[in-house]
Amino acid sequence: MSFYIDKFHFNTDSLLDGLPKKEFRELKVNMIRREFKTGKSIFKEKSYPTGIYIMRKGKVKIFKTNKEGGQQIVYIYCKGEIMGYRSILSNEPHPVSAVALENVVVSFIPREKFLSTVSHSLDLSNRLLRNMAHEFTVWTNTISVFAMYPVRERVALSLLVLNEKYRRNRYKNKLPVISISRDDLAQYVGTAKETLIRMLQDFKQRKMIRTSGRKKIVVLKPSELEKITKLY
Amino acid sequence: MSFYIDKFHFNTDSLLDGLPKKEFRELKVNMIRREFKTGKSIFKEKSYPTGIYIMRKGKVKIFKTNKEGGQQIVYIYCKGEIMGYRSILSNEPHPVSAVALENVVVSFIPREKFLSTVSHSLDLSNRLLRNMAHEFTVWTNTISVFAMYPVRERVALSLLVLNEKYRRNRYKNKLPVISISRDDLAQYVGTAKETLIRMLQDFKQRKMIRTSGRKKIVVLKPSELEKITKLY
DNA sequence: ATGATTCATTGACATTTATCAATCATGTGT
DNA sequence: ACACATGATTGATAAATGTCAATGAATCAT
Repeated sequence: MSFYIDKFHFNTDSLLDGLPKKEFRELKVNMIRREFKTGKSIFKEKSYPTGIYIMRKGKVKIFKTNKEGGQQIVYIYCKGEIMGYRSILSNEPHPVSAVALENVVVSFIPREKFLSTVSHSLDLSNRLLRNMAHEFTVWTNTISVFAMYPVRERVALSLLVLNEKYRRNRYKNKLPVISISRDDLAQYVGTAKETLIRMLQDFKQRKMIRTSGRKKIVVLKPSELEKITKLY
Repeated sequence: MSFYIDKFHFNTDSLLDGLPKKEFRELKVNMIRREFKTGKSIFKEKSYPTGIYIMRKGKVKIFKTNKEGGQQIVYIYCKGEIMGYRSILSNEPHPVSAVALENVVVSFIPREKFLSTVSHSLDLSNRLLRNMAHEFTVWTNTISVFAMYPVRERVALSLLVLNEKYRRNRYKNKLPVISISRDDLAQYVGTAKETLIRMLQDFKQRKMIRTSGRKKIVVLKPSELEKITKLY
């Protein structure tokens, strides 16, 4: 049985695609293509949102920074997903920061255009509702994993989630290649880099994963990792 | 400066109150008063939602259960808040369970009635959107706290949050009394009961809190607890 | 009021995870 | 190909947290 990534992934792909022509055109007209090079900031915690971002290419990490300067990655956005619309709806500053993990291309829709379409489109409004409601499931799962599971299980789970997220990038018939630095992965798992590396070494010796270079990880035996998570 | 509970509390009080008369009446007609005694289950993880619950009296814990039977409390609902509507909107089973922490009174609105009102009321739809968008802020904060902060800080923070949640119950001029078992509090903080108790003992000796009987905790010096959380 | 039961507390100890320092490997620019 | 800079890895150790077992205190049913 395959890993049920839905519990840890938003999957907003079709949010705008099935929209009635009128609203779709209304939003599309206001879209601007924007690019962000690897490592560039897209928006910062506590700043006020200026618009929404529809992911076209690349990956974006969403994280919070604490007093000591440490970062906790709470989500990684992929192609098709929509970022940054919640703070616009609740009229609050961004609770998190966003940085490009790879070269990123997005479609940007300015705040006011988005808001005005939402405010008069029951269809869009209901789609967003359904979408956010599903995201709730993702957040509760994430919280319970962080609060209850030991590092080893969190690493296994994170690799499985990332394996699905990076699946789209793969070449025909090839296994997905997770491309992420040890620092970022540690912050995603919520542990120290050294501890993360020890877990990866262990998985490597058990032939569950293979690593190469500085930031490539290939999952060889997802089913073994699933056993570790005890979540299958 | 007072503790900013908004970051850890939904506050859905006015969600239905300001609604246009028509929709309000439509929902009100379908409300049923229901009661749950302390410890009774309101809904269970993986079951399909039958309706929404508007909290009128008491407290409800929302939690996930893991393989080993352990529970992680992810939220505590208070008077005025609305439970259980997200899973209805996303048409998914409940990702969490709900159990009454005290004797609880709710107004229950059956699934279909709620859905039909949402589907044709742009006003209600937009209110729910704003509401869920704010909740997102709460979830990211919760995740980063669980992932990055040590037990001592999580206990201090949890006491501050609960202090606000229990504020409404207090008698005139009296300090709020947090009424919760050690087991529940430990599950809310995400730690072992014994570890929690040691932290409480420490806070007691420092005169930050007072305890009495099995499940009463009074916060004496919130500002000292705030210092511990380093979040003020 | 009394005994039974459940829950809270304490202590000793084991385990997990973080931290610090040193070394190694990879990728970069020349 | 070479040296530099950055990130990855390893080892030793400390700190945080969990577990188990024993004891004490509050609540409940009679």
